[in-house]
Amino acid sequence: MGRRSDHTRQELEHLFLVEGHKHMAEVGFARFSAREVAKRIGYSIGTLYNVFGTLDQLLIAINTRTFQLWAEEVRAALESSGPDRIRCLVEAYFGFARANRHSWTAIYDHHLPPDVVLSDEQNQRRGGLTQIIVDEVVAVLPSRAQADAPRLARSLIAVVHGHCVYDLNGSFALMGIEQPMELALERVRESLNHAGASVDGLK
Amino acid sequence: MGRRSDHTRQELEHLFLVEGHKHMAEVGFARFSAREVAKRIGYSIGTLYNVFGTLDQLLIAINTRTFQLWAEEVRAALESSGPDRIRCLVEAYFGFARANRHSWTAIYDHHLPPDVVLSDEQNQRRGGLTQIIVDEVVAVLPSRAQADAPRLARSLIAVVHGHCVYDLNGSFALMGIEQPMELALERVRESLNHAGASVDGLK
DNA sequence: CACTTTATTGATCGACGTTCATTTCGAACT
DNA sequence: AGTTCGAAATGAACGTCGATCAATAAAGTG
Repeated sequence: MGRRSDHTRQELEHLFLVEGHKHMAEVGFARFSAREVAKRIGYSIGTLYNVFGTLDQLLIAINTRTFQLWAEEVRAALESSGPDRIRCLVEAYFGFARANRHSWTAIYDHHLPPDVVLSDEQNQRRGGLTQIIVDEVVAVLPSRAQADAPRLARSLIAVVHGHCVYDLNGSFALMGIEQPMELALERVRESLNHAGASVDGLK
Repeated sequence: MGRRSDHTRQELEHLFLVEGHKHMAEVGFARFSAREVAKRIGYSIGTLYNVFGTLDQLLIAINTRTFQLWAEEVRAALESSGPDRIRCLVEAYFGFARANRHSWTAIYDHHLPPDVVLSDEQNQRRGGLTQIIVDEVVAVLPSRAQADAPRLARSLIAVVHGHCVYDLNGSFALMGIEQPMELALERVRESLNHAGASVDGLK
Protein backbone atom coordinates (compact mmCIF):
# COMPACT_ATOMS: atom_id res chain seq x y z
CA MET A 1 0.00 0.00 0.00
CA GLY A 2 1.15 3.57 -0.26
CA ARG A 3 0.16 6.96 0.93
CA ARG A 4 -3.11 6.51 2.66
CA SER A 5 -3.66 10.20 3.22
CA ASP A 6 -6.14 9.55 6.02
CA HIS A 7 -3.75 11.45 8.22
CA THR A 8 -1.01 13.95 7.87
CA ARG A 9 2.29 13.07 9.37
CA GLN A 10 1.53 15.25 12.40
CA GLU A 11 -1.83 13.61 12.97
CA LEU A 12 -0.24 10.20 12.64
CA GLU A 13 2.43 11.06 15.18
CA HIS A 14 -0.26 12.27 17.53
CA LEU A 15 -2.24 9.06 17.05
CA PHE A 16 0.75 6.93 17.97
CA LEU A 17 1.54 9.18 20.89
CA VAL A 18 -1.94 9.19 22.41
CA GLU A 19 -2.45 5.48 21.91
CA GLY A 20 1.06 4.76 23.20
CA HIS A 21 0.36 6.82 26.28
CA LYS A 22 -2.89 4.96 26.85
CA HIS A 23 -1.17 1.61 26.41
CA MET A 24 1.54 2.64 28.87
CA ALA A 25 -1.07 3.69 31.41
CA GLU A 26 -2.76 0.32 31.09
CA VAL A 27 0.14 -2.14 31.14
CA GLY A 28 3.10 -0.22 32.50
CA PHE A 29 6.68 0.09 31.33
CA ALA A 30 7.65 -3.56 31.63
CA ARG A 31 4.78 -4.80 29.46
CA PHE A 32 4.80 -1.93 27.00
CA SER A 33 4.99 -3.02 23.38
CA ALA A 34 5.52 -0.82 20.34
CA ARG A 35 3.91 -3.49 18.17
CA GLU A 36 0.80 -3.39 20.29
CA VAL A 37 0.58 0.38 19.98
CA ALA A 38 0.76 0.16 16.20
CA LYS A 39 -1.79 -2.61 16.07
CA ARG A 40 -4.20 -0.63 18.22
CA ILE A 41 -4.46 2.25 15.76
CA GLY A 42 -4.48 -0.02 12.75
CA TYR A 43 -1.00 0.69 11.48
CA SER A 44 1.96 -1.60 11.06
CA ILE A 45 5.06 -1.68 13.20
CA GLY A 46 7.05 -0.36 10.27
CA THR A 47 5.05 2.86 10.12
CA LEU A 48 5.62 3.47 13.80
CA TYR A 49 9.36 3.23 13.25
CA ASN A 50 9.13 5.52 10.24
CA VAL A 51 7.48 8.14 12.42
CA PHE A 52 9.52 7.88 15.61
CA GLY A 53 12.71 6.28 14.35
CA THR A 54 13.41 4.59 17.63
CA LEU A 55 11.55 3.01 20.50
CA ASP A 56 13.39 5.42 22.78
CA GLN A 57 11.93 8.39 20.92
CA LEU A 58 8.41 7.05 21.29
CA LEU A 59 8.97 6.49 25.00
CA ILE A 60 10.41 9.98 25.36
CA ALA A 61 7.34 11.46 23.68
CA ILE A 62 5.01 9.41 25.87
CA ASN A 63 6.77 10.47 29.06
CA THR A 64 6.84 14.10 27.99
CA ARG A 65 3.09 13.86 27.48
CA THR A 66 2.78 12.53 31.02
CA PHE A 67 4.74 15.51 32.28
CA GLN A 68 2.37 17.86 30.48
CA LEU A 69 -0.77 16.18 31.82
CA TRP A 70 0.82 16.23 35.25
CA ALA A 71 1.56 19.95 35.02
CA GLU A 72 -1.98 20.68 33.84
CA GLU A 73 -3.42 18.80 36.79
CA VAL A 74 -1.20 20.65 39.24
CA ARG A 75 -2.06 23.96 37.63
CA ALA A 76 -5.75 23.22 37.84
CA ALA A 77 -5.42 22.20 41.47
CA LEU A 78 -3.64 25.44 42.31
CA GLU A 79 -6.37 27.49 40.68
CA SER A 80 -8.97 26.09 43.04
CA SER A 81 -6.61 26.07 46.01
CA GLY A 82 -7.26 27.52 49.41
CA PRO A 83 -4.66 29.63 51.18
CA ASP A 84 -2.30 26.71 51.76
CA ARG A 85 -0.90 26.44 48.27
CA ILE A 86 2.12 24.41 49.36
CA ARG A 87 -0.13 21.65 50.66
CA CYS A 88 -2.07 21.88 47.44
CA LEU A 89 1.13 21.37 45.46
CA VAL A 90 2.19 18.31 47.41
CA GLU A 91 -1.28 16.81 47.24
CA ALA A 92 -1.50 17.36 43.51
CA TYR A 93 1.95 15.84 43.00
CA PHE A 94 1.07 12.74 44.99
CA GLY A 95 -2.41 12.63 43.59
CA PHE A 96 -1.25 12.42 40.01
CA ALA A 97 1.31 9.74 40.75
CA ARG A 98 -1.22 7.63 42.62
CA ALA A 99 -3.92 8.07 40.00
CA ASN A 100 -1.55 7.35 37.13
CA ARG A 101 0.86 4.81 38.57
CA HIS A 102 2.03 3.29 35.32
CA SER A 103 2.45 6.52 33.41
CA TRP A 104 4.15 8.21 36.31
CA THR A 105 6.48 5.32 37.02
CA ALA A 106 7.40 5.00 33.35
CA ILE A 107 9.02 8.43 33.53
CA TYR A 108 11.66 7.05 35.86
CA ASP A 109 11.78 3.54 34.42
CA HIS A 110 12.92 4.75 31.04
CA HIS A 111 16.67 5.30 31.04
CA LEU A 112 18.15 6.89 27.96
CA PRO A 113 21.23 5.30 26.42
CA PRO A 114 24.24 7.55 27.02
CA ASP A 115 24.32 8.58 23.36
CA VAL A 116 20.69 9.78 23.29
CA VAL A 117 19.82 13.21 24.63
CA LEU A 118 16.48 14.90 25.17
CA SER A 119 15.81 17.57 22.59
CA ASP A 120 15.47 21.13 23.81
CA GLU A 121 11.80 21.04 22.89
CA GLN A 122 11.17 17.97 25.05
CA ASN A 123 13.10 19.51 27.92
CA GLN A 124 11.13 22.71 27.68
CA ARG A 125 7.82 20.86 27.73
CA ARG A 126 8.89 18.84 30.71
CA GLY A 127 10.16 21.89 32.55
CA GLY A 128 6.70 23.38 32.89
CA LEU A 129 5.92 21.43 36.03
CA THR A 130 9.14 22.45 37.69
CA GLN A 131 8.48 26.09 36.86
CA ILE A 132 5.10 25.97 38.56
CA ILE A 133 6.71 24.77 41.74
CA VAL A 134 9.57 27.26 41.56
CA ASP A 135 7.02 30.06 41.23
CA GLU A 136 5.12 28.93 44.29
CA VAL A 137 8.29 28.62 46.33
CA VAL A 138 9.36 32.08 45.25
CA ALA A 139 5.96 33.45 46.27
CA VAL A 140 6.36 32.04 49.76
CA LEU A 141 9.93 33.04 50.52
CA PRO A 142 10.98 36.40 51.89
CA SER A 143 12.86 38.64 49.54
CA ARG A 144 16.18 37.98 51.25
CA ALA A 145 15.90 34.27 50.39
CA GLN A 146 14.65 34.52 46.84
CA ALA A 147 18.04 34.12 45.29
CA ASP A 148 18.16 30.54 46.50
CA ALA A 149 14.53 29.83 45.69
CA PRO A 150 15.11 27.87 42.46
CA ARG A 151 17.68 25.66 44.11
CA LEU A 152 15.48 25.11 47.13
CA ALA A 153 12.45 24.41 44.95
CA ARG A 154 14.26 21.68 43.06
CA SER A 155 15.39 20.21 46.34
CA LEU A 156 11.83 20.15 47.65
CA ILE A 157 10.69 18.44 44.48
CA ALA A 158 13.27 15.76 45.20
CA VAL A 159 11.97 15.50 48.75
CA VAL A 160 8.41 14.91 47.61
CA HIS A 161 9.57 12.61 44.84
CA GLY A 162 11.39 10.37 47.26
CA HIS A 163 8.34 10.04 49.47
CA CYS A 164 6.20 9.38 46.44
CA VAL A 165 8.44 6.57 45.23
CA TYR A 166 8.36 4.82 48.59
CA ASP A 167 4.61 5.29 48.77
CA LEU A 168 3.95 3.74 45.38
CA ASN A 169 6.40 0.88 45.67
CA GLY A 170 5.02 -0.15 49.01
CA SER A 171 8.13 0.50 51.11
CA PHE A 172 6.31 2.83 53.47
CA ALA A 173 3.39 0.46 53.85
CA LEU A 174 5.80 -2.40 54.53
CA MET A 175 7.45 -0.44 57.32
CA GLY A 176 4.15 0.61 58.82
CA ILE A 177 4.54 4.24 57.85
CA GLU A 178 1.12 5.83 57.48
CA GLN A 179 0.13 8.96 55.60
CA PRO A 180 3.29 9.31 53.51
CA MET A 181 1.97 12.44 51.87
CA GLU A 182 1.65 14.20 55.21
CA LEU A 183 5.15 13.04 55.97
CA ALA A 184 6.48 14.67 52.83
CA LEU A 185 4.55 17.81 53.59
CA GLU A 186 6.15 18.01 57.04
CA ARG A 187 9.62 17.92 55.46
CA VAL A 188 8.68 20.54 52.91
CA ARG A 189 7.25 22.84 55.58
CA GLU A 190 10.31 22.50 57.77
CA SER A 191 12.59 23.51 54.95
CA LEU A 192 10.41 26.40 53.84
CA ASN A 193 10.07 27.66 57.39
CA HIS A 194 13.79 27.39 57.87
CA ALA A 195 14.25 29.53 54.79
CA GLY A 196 11.96 32.13 56.29
CA ALA A 197 8.75 31.33 54.50
CA SER A 198 5.51 32.75 55.81
CA VAL A 199 2.15 31.91 54.38
CA ASP A 200 -1.45 31.97 55.40
CA GLY A 201 -1.67 28.21 55.19
CA LEU A 202 1.41 27.61 57.28
CA LYS A 203 0.79 26.84 60.89
CA MET B 1 23.64 -34.74 31.36
CA GLY B 2 22.73 -35.38 34.90
CA ARG B 3 23.96 -34.57 38.33
CA ARG B 4 27.31 -32.96 37.87
CA SER B 5 28.05 -32.77 41.57
CA ASP B 6 30.57 -30.02 41.02
CA HIS B 7 28.32 -27.88 43.16
CA THR B 8 25.68 -28.33 45.73
CA ARG B 9 22.39 -26.63 45.11
CA GLN B 10 23.41 -23.84 47.49
CA GLU B 11 26.71 -23.27 45.74
CA LEU B 12 24.95 -23.26 42.39
CA GLU B 13 22.42 -20.70 43.56
CA HIS B 14 25.27 -18.55 44.84
CA LEU B 15 27.09 -18.85 41.52
CA PHE B 16 24.05 -17.64 39.62
CA LEU B 17 23.48 -14.89 42.13
CA VAL B 18 27.01 -13.52 42.10
CA GLU B 19 27.35 -13.72 38.35
CA GLY B 20 23.89 -12.24 37.90
CA HIS B 21 24.80 -9.38 40.18
CA LYS B 22 27.98 -8.78 38.24
CA HIS B 23 26.11 -8.86 34.94
CA MET B 24 23.55 -6.39 36.28
CA ALA B 25 26.32 -4.06 37.45
CA GLU B 26 27.85 -4.15 33.99
CA VAL B 27 24.88 -3.79 31.65
CA GLY B 28 22.04 -2.45 33.80
CA PHE B 29 18.44 -3.53 34.17
CA ALA B 30 17.33 -2.87 30.60
CA ARG B 31 20.04 -5.05 29.06
CA PHE B 32 20.04 -7.72 31.72
CA SER B 33 19.65 -11.24 30.34
CA ALA B 34 19.06 -14.43 32.27
CA ARG B 35 20.44 -16.42 29.36
CA GLU B 36 23.66 -14.45 29.51
CA VAL B 37 24.03 -15.09 33.24
CA ALA B 38 23.66 -18.83 32.73
CA LYS B 39 26.11 -18.83 29.84
CA ARG B 40 28.69 -16.96 31.88
CA ILE B 41 28.97 -19.64 34.53
CA GLY B 42 28.75 -22.46 32.02
CA TYR B 43 25.26 -23.65 32.81
CA SER B 44 22.19 -23.76 30.61
CA ILE B 45 19.21 -21.49 30.84
CA GLY B 46 17.13 -24.43 32.02
CA THR B 47 19.25 -24.93 35.10
CA LEU B 48 18.86 -21.31 36.05
CA TYR B 49 15.11 -21.71 35.93
CA ASN B 50 15.31 -24.90 37.95
CA VAL B 51 17.14 -23.00 40.67
CA PHE B 52 15.22 -19.72 40.75
CA GLY B 53 11.92 -20.72 39.18
CA THR B 54 11.29 -17.27 37.81
CA LEU B 55 13.23 -14.37 36.40
CA ASP B 56 11.58 -12.23 39.06
CA GLN B 57 13.06 -14.38 41.81
CA LEU B 58 16.54 -14.04 40.35
CA LEU B 59 16.13 -10.28 40.13
CA ILE B 60 14.84 -10.17 43.69
CA ALA B 61 17.89 -12.08 44.87
CA ILE B 62 20.24 -9.83 42.92
CA ASN B 63 18.67 -6.67 44.33
CA THR B 64 18.68 -8.04 47.84
CA ARG B 65 22.38 -8.68 47.41
CA THR B 66 22.80 -5.06 46.36
CA PHE B 67 21.03 -3.99 49.53
CA GLN B 68 23.40 -6.08 51.61
CA LEU B 69 26.53 -4.73 49.93
CA TRP B 70 25.09 -1.25 50.34
CA ALA B 71 24.50 -1.78 54.05
CA GLU B 72 27.99 -3.17 54.51
CA GLU B 73 29.49 -0.13 52.84
CA VAL B 74 27.46 2.25 54.97
CA ARG B 75 28.37 0.33 58.10
CA ALA B 76 32.05 0.45 57.22
CA ALA B 77 31.84 4.17 56.51
CA LEU B 78 30.23 4.79 59.89
CA GLU B 79 32.97 2.89 61.67
CA SER B 80 35.59 5.26 60.36
CA SER B 81 33.38 8.30 60.70
CA GLY B 82 34.23 11.55 62.39
CA PRO B 83 31.81 13.23 64.76
CA ASP B 84 29.37 14.16 61.99
CA ARG B 85 27.81 10.76 61.51
CA ILE B 86 24.77 12.15 59.71
CA ARG B 87 26.94 13.58 56.97
CA CYS B 88 28.75 10.27 56.85
CA LEU B 89 25.44 8.48 56.31
CA VAL B 90 24.35 10.73 53.47
CA GLU B 91 27.75 10.55 51.81
CA ALA B 92 27.83 6.78 52.04
CA TYR B 93 24.30 6.56 50.65
CA PHE B 94 25.14 8.75 47.69
CA GLY B 95 28.55 7.22 47.30
CA PHE B 96 27.23 3.73 46.85
CA ALA B 97 24.59 4.81 44.34
CA ARG B 98 27.12 6.75 42.29
CA ALA B 99 29.72 3.99 42.39
CA ASN B 100 27.18 1.29 41.54
CA ARG B 101 24.74 3.04 39.23
CA HIS B 102 23.38 -0.03 37.50
CA SER B 103 23.01 -2.18 40.57
CA TRP B 104 21.49 0.63 42.58
CA THR B 105 19.08 1.68 39.85
CA ALA B 106 18.00 -1.91 39.28
CA ILE B 107 16.53 -1.96 42.77
CA TYR B 108 13.94 0.58 41.70
CA ASP B 109 13.63 -0.56 38.09
CA HIS B 110 12.37 -3.96 39.07
CA HIS B 111 8.65 -3.85 39.78
CA LEU B 112 7.11 -6.99 41.18
CA PRO B 113 3.92 -8.25 39.58
CA PRO B 114 1.03 -7.72 41.99
CA ASP B 115 0.82 -11.46 42.70
CA VAL B 116 4.46 -11.76 43.74
CA VAL B 117 5.54 -10.78 47.23
CA LEU B 118 8.95 -10.51 48.82
CA SER B 119 9.63 -13.34 51.23
CA ASP B 120 10.16 -12.45 54.86
CA GLU B 121 13.77 -13.52 54.53
CA GLN B 122 14.38 -11.13 51.64
CA ASN B 123 12.65 -8.32 53.50
CA GLN B 124 14.72 -8.93 56.59
CA ARG B 125 17.97 -8.86 54.61
CA ARG B 126 16.95 -5.66 52.89
CA GLY B 127 15.88 -4.04 56.13
CA GLY B 128 19.40 -3.97 57.50
CA LEU B 129 20.26 -0.73 55.78
CA THR B 130 17.16 0.98 57.10
CA GLN B 131 17.92 -0.18 60.61
CA ILE B 132 21.37 1.38 60.49
CA ILE B 133 19.84 4.71 59.64
CA VAL B 134 17.09 4.43 62.21
CA ASP B 135 19.73 3.75 64.86
CA GLU B 136 21.72 6.82 63.90
CA VAL B 137 18.63 9.02 63.93
CA VAL B 138 17.66 7.68 67.32
CA ALA B 139 21.14 8.45 68.60
CA VAL B 140 20.85 12.04 67.51
CA LEU B 141 17.37 12.86 68.72
CA PRO B 142 16.54 14.00 72.25
CA SER B 143 14.63 11.54 74.36
CA ARG B 144 11.38 13.46 73.98
CA ALA B 145 11.46 12.91 70.21
CA GLN B 146 12.57 9.29 70.11
CA ALA B 147 9.07 7.93 69.73
CA ASP B 148 8.87 9.44 66.28
CA ALA B 149 12.43 8.54 65.35
CA PRO B 150 11.62 5.52 63.15
CA ARG B 151 9.04 7.46 61.19
CA LEU B 152 11.37 10.43 60.80
CA ALA B 153 14.26 8.19 59.80
CA ARG B 154 12.24 6.61 56.99
CA SER B 155 11.21 10.03 55.85
CA LEU B 156 14.82 11.21 55.74
CA ILE B 157 15.74 8.15 53.73
CA ALA B 158 13.10 9.20 51.23
CA VAL B 159 14.55 12.71 51.22
CA VAL B 160 18.02 11.47 50.37
CA HIS B 161 16.65 8.95 47.91
CA GLY B 162 14.85 11.64 45.96
CA HIS B 163 17.97 13.75 45.69
CA CYS B 164 19.96 10.70 44.68
CA VAL B 165 17.56 9.82 41.88
CA TYR B 166 17.72 13.31 40.42
CA ASP B 167 21.48 13.31 40.73
CA LEU B 168 21.94 10.03 38.88
CA ASN B 169 19.39 10.67 36.15
CA GLY B 170 20.87 14.04 35.35
CA SER B 171 17.88 16.19 36.31
CA PHE B 172 19.90 18.26 38.75
CA ALA B 173 22.72 18.73 36.29
CA LEU B 174 20.24 19.76 33.61
CA MET B 175 18.81 22.42 35.86
CA GLY B 176 22.20 23.69 36.90
CA ILE B 177 21.91 22.43 40.45
CA GLU B 178 25.35 21.77 41.85
CA GLN B 179 26.40 19.59 44.76
CA PRO B 180 23.16 17.62 45.08
CA MET B 181 24.53 15.67 48.00
CA GLU B 182 25.07 18.82 50.00
CA LEU B 183 21.56 19.82 49.06
CA ALA B 184 20.17 16.60 50.48
CA LEU B 185 22.26 17.01 53.59
CA GLU B 186 20.82 20.48 54.14
CA ARG B 187 17.29 19.08 54.08
CA VAL B 188 18.22 16.28 56.45
CA ARG B 189 19.86 18.68 58.89
CA GLU B 190 16.89 21.01 58.86
CA SER B 191 14.52 18.21 59.75
CA LEU B 192 16.78 16.78 62.42
CA ASN B 193 17.33 20.19 63.97
CA HIS B 194 13.62 20.85 63.87
CA ALA B 195 13.12 17.61 65.78
CA GLY B 196 15.58 18.80 68.40
CA ALA B 197 18.67 16.94 67.32
CA SER B 198 22.02 18.00 68.70
CA VAL B 199 25.28 16.50 67.64
CA ASP B 200 28.94 17.39 67.62
CA GLY B 201 28.97 17.45 63.85
CA LEU B 202 25.96 19.73 63.56
CA LYS B 203 26.73 23.35 63.06
C1' DC C 1 -0.55 8.06 -19.96
C1' DA C 2 4.13 7.26 -17.90
C1' DC C 3 7.09 8.64 -14.33
C1' DT C 4 8.56 10.06 -9.82
C1' DT C 5 7.85 10.45 -5.07
C1' DT C 6 6.21 9.11 -0.84
C1' DA C 7 3.91 6.31 2.60
C1' DT C 8 3.14 1.83 4.22
C1' DT C 9 3.77 -2.77 4.73
C1' DG C 10 5.07 -7.22 6.89
C1' DA C 11 8.44 -10.90 6.28
C1' DT C 12 12.75 -11.42 8.37
C1' DC C 13 16.35 -11.39 11.89
C1' DG C 14 18.41 -12.17 16.34
C1' DA C 15 17.49 -12.23 21.15
C1' DC C 16 14.58 -12.68 24.93
C1' DG C 17 11.73 -15.31 28.84
C1' DT C 18 9.72 -19.60 29.62
C1' DT C 19 8.58 -24.55 29.30
C1' DC C 20 9.38 -29.41 29.48
C1' DA C 21 10.42 -33.95 27.31
C1' DT C 22 14.66 -35.96 27.23
C1' DT C 23 19.09 -37.29 28.70
C1' DT C 24 22.79 -38.15 31.90
C1' DC C 25 24.99 -39.95 35.73
C1' DG C 26 25.79 -40.50 40.82
C1' DA C 27 24.05 -43.40 44.30
C1' DA C 28 21.59 -47.07 46.33
C1' DC C 29 20.57 -51.80 46.09
C1' DT C 30 20.88 -56.23 44.88
C1' DA D 1 29.11 -56.64 38.86
C1' DG D 2 25.16 -55.24 37.11
C1' DT D 3 20.51 -53.05 37.70
C1' DT D 4 17.54 -49.65 39.02
C1' DC D 5 16.17 -45.14 40.49
C1' DG D 6 15.84 -40.38 40.74
C1' DA D 7 17.79 -35.95 40.87
C1' DA D 8 20.27 -32.76 37.94
C1' DA D 9 20.96 -30.68 33.72
C1' DT D 10 19.98 -29.83 29.14
C1' DG D 11 18.58 -27.24 24.92
C1' DA D 12 15.10 -27.41 21.30
C1' DA D 13 10.80 -25.25 20.85
C1' DC D 14 7.36 -21.55 21.37
C1' DG D 15 5.68 -17.01 21.30
C1' DT D 16 6.96 -12.21 21.61
C1' DC D 17 9.94 -8.46 21.33
C1' DG D 18 12.70 -4.41 18.94
C1' DA D 19 14.55 -3.41 14.65
C1' DT D 20 15.40 -3.51 9.49
C1' DC D 21 14.39 -2.90 4.73
C1' DA D 22 13.20 -4.62 0.02
C1' DA D 23 8.85 -4.57 -1.96
C1' DT D 24 4.59 -2.42 -2.91
C1' DA D 25 0.78 0.68 -3.53
C1' DA D 26 -1.03 5.01 -4.00
C1' DA D 27 -0.69 9.98 -4.77
C1' DG D 28 1.37 13.69 -7.18
C1' DT D 29 3.49 15.48 -11.56
C1' DG D 30 4.12 16.52 -16.42
